[in-house]
Amino acid sequence: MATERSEFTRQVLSLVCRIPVGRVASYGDIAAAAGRPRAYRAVGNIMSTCTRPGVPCHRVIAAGGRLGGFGGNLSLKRALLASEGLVVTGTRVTDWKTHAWRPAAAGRRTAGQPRRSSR
DNA sequence: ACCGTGACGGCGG
DNA sequence: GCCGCCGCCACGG
Repeated sequence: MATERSEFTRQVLSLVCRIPVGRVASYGDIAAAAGRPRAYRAVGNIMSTCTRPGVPCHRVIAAGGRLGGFGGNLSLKRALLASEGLVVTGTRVTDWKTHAWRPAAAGRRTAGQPRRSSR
């Protein structure tokens, strides 16, 4: 399993681990927080490669509130998100902005107030 | 070192 | 709203 290869990978996993319950973050946000806002592609790869417990990867969704992927078990991802209080409809999270987590706020204060991403 | 891969993002149709 | 194309980056072989 090999521990985390690069620092980038390590950082990404760390951030995902810091995502509180009931909150969701997009790959782009994680990538940006990891220091590579353009590496959202790699972030997805890291997730699929690191599929390991302890990492709430199901809280990581695509931009626009799309579910993204989950190794083929997308239904599980939907169930988990819905179970955490999120409203998931089909392949999309309707209130993703209401539960949008700010990685930049990780380490900072609460900053957990529902807030739309600045995009 | 090169190429291909992939749980993406944004725009256009 | 959904589907498709292009562009992006890091990782593995």
